[in-house]
Amino acid sequence: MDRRQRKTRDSIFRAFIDLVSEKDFAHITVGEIIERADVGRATFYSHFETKDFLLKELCGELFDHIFEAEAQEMGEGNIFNCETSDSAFLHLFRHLQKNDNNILRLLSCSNNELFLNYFKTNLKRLIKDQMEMFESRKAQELPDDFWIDHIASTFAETVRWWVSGGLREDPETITRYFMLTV
Amino acid sequence: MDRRQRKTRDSIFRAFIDLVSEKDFAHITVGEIIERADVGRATFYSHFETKDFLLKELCGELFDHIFEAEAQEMGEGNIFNCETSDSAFLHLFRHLQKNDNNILRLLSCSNNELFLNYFKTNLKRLIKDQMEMFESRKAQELPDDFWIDHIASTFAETVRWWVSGGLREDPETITRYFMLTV
DNA sequence: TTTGGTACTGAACATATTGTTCGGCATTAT
DNA sequence: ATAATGCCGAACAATATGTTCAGTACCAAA
Repeated sequence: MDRRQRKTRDSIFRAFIDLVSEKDFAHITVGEIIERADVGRATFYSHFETKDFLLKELCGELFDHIFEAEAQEMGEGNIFNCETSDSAFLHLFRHLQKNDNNILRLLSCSNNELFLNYFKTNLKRLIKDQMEMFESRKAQELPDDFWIDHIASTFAETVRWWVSGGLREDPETITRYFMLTV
Repeated sequence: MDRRQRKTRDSIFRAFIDLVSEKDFAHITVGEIIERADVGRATFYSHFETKDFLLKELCGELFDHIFEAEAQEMGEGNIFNCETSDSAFLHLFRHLQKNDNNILRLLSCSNNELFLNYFKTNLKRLIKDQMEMFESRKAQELPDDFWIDHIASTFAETVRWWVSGGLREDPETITRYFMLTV
């Protein structure tokens, strides 16, 4: 990809992350984004159809990155493929704590539902592939899709709680909290 | 309150509920609302400062109504004050199923996070007042605020799952699902 | 290094949306 | 009956959106 394209795209993303951690997504204007990113109006629209698409693509890049990094750390196969059943979640919490790409700023801002929703979507896909990991007495009495949704929701909400409290707990503790709930 | 005021306010609410179940909140314009409500532009702005305030006030009225009705049905005191620990939730599910004020249209539309968030806020307040009802082995190992947040989130997410699936389960079943998770 | 293609600029543009103002009219409460 | 209040509707400035285009800077590949 042309270096110019990469640079504008990045500076738009950066400006957007800046803004979204300051104010509500709905009240951010394209004008503010391009001013802070220091790119022309036409340039913005040549990269992103609308503000909504910008959000969508940012989420895509961020979560792809997290889940891919996760897969690499865990070796080949899927991210849940490891000795103890909770370590995949522990790794995710650790990865979040490292705050790659300022993802914590997005997850702790007033628009966190936006991002946690994307997060949840990714999680559900992974959990569905690994259902046998979450079998339990409770799970057998509940419909599969309810159970999957519940696990993903609980993880996302745990993340929300964690970051909104300023990440006071270490990844091990928050993993324990999470595992106690499911 | 002046009957005229009541009528305009109601027709604005009705139009808004209509629209929000058709399209994204962010893409609804004041122009569309007043056209469908059949009121003047100035009238809208004399009632609601902005579109956001309209949403806020609608949520306030709806959830006040639900939780007040709940309190009345359950007799004096709080809504959890009854023989079996799950009956408060059962009542809430039943109340939702009755679909007063088209609340289901709001909870099942693409903007459901918006409304479920208000719902969750109300729930947390109630749960906090009734913590002794949710004591358990798990609860003792977890921080109070984490546990409260978890219960409220799980309830809200259960509602989301239920309505997005078309309310196929009856209130008793969905209550059982919910109680199994917490 | 030249060359051809691609991306960015900056400004102008039409269109859409927001939020306000006002005089005139209809409805209300008393 | 009357005084007050709410609504209408049209016009308004201010802001935001999304597009267009000619000119300029940059890049990759020969």
